[in-house]
Amino acid sequence: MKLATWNVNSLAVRLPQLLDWLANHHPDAMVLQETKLTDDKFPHGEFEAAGYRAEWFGQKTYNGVALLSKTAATDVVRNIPGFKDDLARVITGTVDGVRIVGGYFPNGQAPGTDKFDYKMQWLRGLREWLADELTRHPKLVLLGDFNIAPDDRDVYDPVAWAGQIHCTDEERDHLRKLMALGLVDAFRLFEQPPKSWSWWDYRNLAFRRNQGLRIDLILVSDALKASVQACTIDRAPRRNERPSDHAPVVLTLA
DNA sequence: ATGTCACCTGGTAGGTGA
Repeated sequence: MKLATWNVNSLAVRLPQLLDWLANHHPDAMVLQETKLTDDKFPHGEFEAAGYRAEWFGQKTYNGVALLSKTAATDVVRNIPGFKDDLARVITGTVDGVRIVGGYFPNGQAPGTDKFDYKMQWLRGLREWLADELTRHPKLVLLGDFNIAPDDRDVYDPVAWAGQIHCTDEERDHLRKLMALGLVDAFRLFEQPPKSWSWWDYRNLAFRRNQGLRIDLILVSDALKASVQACTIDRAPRRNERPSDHAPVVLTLA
């Protein structure tokens, strides 16, 4: 089983690239972030023509998530039960016996801002719900744009980024607590090339200089850990003519 | 480098978020 996540930064703009990627990589399921589409504009017909069922949850201008799968997802949930949120950030469904939680975690802007406080509240809400969800669905994958770089080796310039958004102790502490529920960073189950990033700022020629962060993560539950065969970042779409600022991340399960 | 992109409102640019 192959799973993938991609922050497409506008599905309206990236749909042709996404359809191309699906045709080349044929994941069994894929989650998307930053679709930036209201639900009436979601291009489900294009996905159906490509062999994918879709569940989607969007809003105007910002955020928006989706779950694509070859077989229909069941028990679909939108956002975090028990956490009131006006923004469309999470979509969850069961595909082929695996509980798939696709998330677009808040960016958080900067420590000390209201957006940072919201990020902390959101992370707490996610953790409280996931603790229950894992008891109901031991085979669970949490994947998406976490907007947190787990470790200094996930940051191109850890000195410059120390204490900055995506790299604060508070964010990393929340990530550790999430993982303490029984989730492991699939990418780090394998030896990886140094300087492996999943996001490069559009500014500053960051991709050309390979100045990025690894903030798009795939966490797998303990019950699935032994079946993880590979986890890779596909940089190729970042070289497209009009790329997303994020690259897809792919998980292969036995 | 302060180097971009996407989307909105409301125009023929400016603001916001990332």
